[in-house]
Amino acid sequence: MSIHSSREFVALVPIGHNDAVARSGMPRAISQTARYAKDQHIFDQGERAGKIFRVQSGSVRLYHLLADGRRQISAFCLPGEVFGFAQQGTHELYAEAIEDTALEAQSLQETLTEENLHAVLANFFSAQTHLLVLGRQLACERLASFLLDMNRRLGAGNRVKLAMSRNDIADYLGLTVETVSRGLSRLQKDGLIRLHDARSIEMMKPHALVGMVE
Amino acid sequence: MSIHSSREFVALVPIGHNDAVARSGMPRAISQTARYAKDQHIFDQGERAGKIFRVQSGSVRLYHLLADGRRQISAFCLPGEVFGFAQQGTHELYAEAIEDTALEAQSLQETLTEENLHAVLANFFSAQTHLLVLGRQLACERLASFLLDMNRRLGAGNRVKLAMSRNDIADYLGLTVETVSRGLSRLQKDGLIRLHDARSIEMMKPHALVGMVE
DNA sequence: CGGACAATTGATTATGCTCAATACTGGTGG
DNA sequence: CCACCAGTATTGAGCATAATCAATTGTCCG
Repeated sequence: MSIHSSREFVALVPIGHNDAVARSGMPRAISQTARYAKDQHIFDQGERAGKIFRVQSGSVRLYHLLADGRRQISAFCLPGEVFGFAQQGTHELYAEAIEDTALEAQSLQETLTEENLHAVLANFFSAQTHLLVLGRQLACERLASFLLDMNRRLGAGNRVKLAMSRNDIADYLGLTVETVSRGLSRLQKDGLIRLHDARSIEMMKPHALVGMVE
Repeated sequence: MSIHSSREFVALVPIGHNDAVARSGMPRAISQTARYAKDQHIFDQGERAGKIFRVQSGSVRLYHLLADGRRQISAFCLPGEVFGFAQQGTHELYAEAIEDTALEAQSLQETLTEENLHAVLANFFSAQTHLLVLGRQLACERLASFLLDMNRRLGAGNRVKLAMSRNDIADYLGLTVETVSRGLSRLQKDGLIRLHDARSIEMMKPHALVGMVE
C-alpha cells in the first residue's frame, strides 16, 4: 500500500463544533445542508468522493454488496455523526438515507484538523468493535450489542426508537430477518427488553444485556 | 461521544516515508526500534497509549477478548504497516508479536500529518472490508479473501508464507481451527490452491479465488 | 529421538438459514 | 371512518453450515 500524495485521497475539512479552528481564524469549510428522502441514495460505491457529511437529523446506512446481492451494513450514522471518508478519492461503499434525513455536506479542502482525525478514529473504532460482534457473538448477543449501542448513541433513558427495519438490522448484524425477529422475541420472553411496538424497544434489564456482550 | 481536546486522545506523529515533513523542515518525531519475541505482548487493552508503531519486520496480531475467552483478531499487521492508534488515550485492544518482530515505536507528539491520517484511514478501510467477510461470507469464501489479501500485502508472486497459526487465522476469520483446516483442504482438492507446507500456500487459480469473494 | 505443539480428519450436534404461512401496521381511497 | 392493500414483522418446520468433541497424523525443537 503506497503512501503518496494523500492530498488527493481524502476530504479534509473542519467539521462541527470546530472551536479550535474558529478561534484560530483558519478558513472555515464551505458547508451546506442537503435533504434526502427515505431510501434516497447519497453516494454509491465507485463514485468520486469529494465531500464528507455530518448528520443533522435522520439516519444513514453505509453498506457493501456482494455480486449475488448479499449486503453488509458496516455502520448506521445517527445525528451528530460524520461519514464519507474515502481513499483514492473513490467511495468504497454505498450510502443511503434510512428515513428523511438532513446532512451537512462539506466540500473538499486540504485542511487537517483534529476534529477530522477524531471523526475518522471514531469510525475506525466503531468498525473494529463490530468485528468482534460479527466474528464471535451469538445471535442474541449481537442483538444485545446493537440495542445497547443504539441506546448509548440515541441516549433517551432506556428506550430506543429505531429508524431501521428488521432487514437493516439483520444486514448490520450478519443475520437474517427471521433470526433478528426470533432473537428479539426471545429477549422479550426472558424479560430483558420490551417491544412497545416493532421499532420502539425498552431495555428492562440493561445490566443483564451488558452481561451478555462482554 | 464528545469532541473535546483530541490532543489527548491520539498519538500524532510523522511516520515513515514522510517526505513532505522532511522537506518542509518540520521537527521529526523521536523514534526508536524495539524488538519483540514470538508471542510477546506489545500492549494490552486498557493500557495507556502513547505511541504508534510501524512494523519493520515480522508481524503483529491485534485482538479483542470476551470474558469467556472468545477472541477476535481484528487485524494482522505486516511490514510497512502502522498500528496503535487509540482513543481516550487508552488502547482498546491487545497487540502481540506473531513471530520475532521489529517495530519502529514513535513517541506521542501533537503534529498532524497527512501520513498519520492516511494510516488511520488504511486501518479503517481494512476493518470495514473485513466486516463484509465476517458478516456475509461462507467459510471457504473467507479463506479466499484472507489468502488474496495476504498475497496482495506480502506481494511475492502467487505464493504466501504465513506467519500465523491456523488458530490465529480462525480467530481472524470468525471460524474454528477445524473449519479453517477443512476449508483449505477443500480449496486444495478443488485445485485452487496448493499447500507446499501448512504455512506456505500457493494460489493456483487466483482469478477463481477472486471470483469467490466478490 | 522424543515430546509438545500444530494441523488434519472424522462423527455428531447445534445454531442459524431457508422456505412457508400467518399476523400486524400504516397509509390510501371509497 | 373504515376497509383494503402492500410492506413489515413474527412464527413454524426442516435443513445446512459450521461448531464441538474426539482421534490421528505431522512437524519443529531441544
